[in-house]
Amino acid sequence: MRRLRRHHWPGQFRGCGYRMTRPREAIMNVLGKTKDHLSAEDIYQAIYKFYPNIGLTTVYRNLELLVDMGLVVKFDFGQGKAKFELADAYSEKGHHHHLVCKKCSRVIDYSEFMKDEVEFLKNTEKGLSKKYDFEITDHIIQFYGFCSKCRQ
Amino acid sequence: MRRLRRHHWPGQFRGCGYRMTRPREAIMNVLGKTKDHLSAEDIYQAIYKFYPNIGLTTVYRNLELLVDMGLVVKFDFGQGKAKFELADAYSEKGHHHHLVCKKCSRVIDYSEFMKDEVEFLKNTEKGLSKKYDFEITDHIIQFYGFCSKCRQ
DNA sequence: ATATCTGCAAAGACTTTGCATGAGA
DNA sequence: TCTCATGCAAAGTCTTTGCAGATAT
Repeated sequence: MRRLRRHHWPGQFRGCGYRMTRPREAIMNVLGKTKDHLSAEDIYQAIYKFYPNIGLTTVYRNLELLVDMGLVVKFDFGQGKAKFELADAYSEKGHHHHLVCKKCSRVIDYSEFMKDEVEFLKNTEKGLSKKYDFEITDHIIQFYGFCSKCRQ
Repeated sequence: MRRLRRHHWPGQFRGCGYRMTRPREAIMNVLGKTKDHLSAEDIYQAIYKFYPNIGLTTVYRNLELLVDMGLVVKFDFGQGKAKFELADAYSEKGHHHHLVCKKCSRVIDYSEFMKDEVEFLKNTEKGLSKKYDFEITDHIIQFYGFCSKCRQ
């Protein structure tokens, strides 16, 4: 397993005219340290432990900003609330997708079997962008089903 | 282009111990007649025109039931509200995926380029279900980007 | 210095729940 | 007839907005 050099994010802010603030740093750090898929509330709770002045509103506002900046990715796993992860380039996880259990809502990350995916995406994106004159920037691939525990 | 014989849904209800009611029929008909991706409110509005007694609650409750029964599929395109479509087997559209414009939120259906997809899915699903002991029942593939109008 | 950012409170949007009435089979 | 289904009203969740005070550069 190769150790990847992940991108450094603090510089991204100044370059865009944004400021580096404690809430922003805290959000990035919380997302960088977890393996889970956190909701805005989860992130708020985690920050609250070491920075009780944090406001949930600030978390929401900055998550939106971070998603726009491409540092963070927003997911919907059908649970009625958005979940967030660091973008591939800033995460230890690297490129991966999700397996979502329809019963217990557990989300499993996987990063295997990417060779077929790369091939599929290359051809499909090329065909689609040409046929529909659509500039594809990213994609979501999610599998749904039942995890081992929920099938017993 | 081959004309597919789509499944017939009215029988599905009685078989499951559910009743065929006017709201349920109306929802299926509205979804069957549109090419768009409708929200619960959209469906409510459409039914309201010919059946003003309809309640939004009833639409929500039945959409949930129809999704559980597999007649309808629920999507999230990042607009803060769920969108619904007839399941492949009950729809004129057949199997397809979505291209979502991040600017205007337009959703384009496509059903081309499925050969690569089938190959990719076959291999990936097999590998994943074995490695993670996970029973895959369905998947979502969505491409995001910018449509022709929004790039001008 | 000053434009950006924050936190609180309030509002907004979508969806779910409780309950008495109504309607399929 | 006898459950199941409906519609209204109210409540619940997640998320966004307004604004005065605080903060980064």
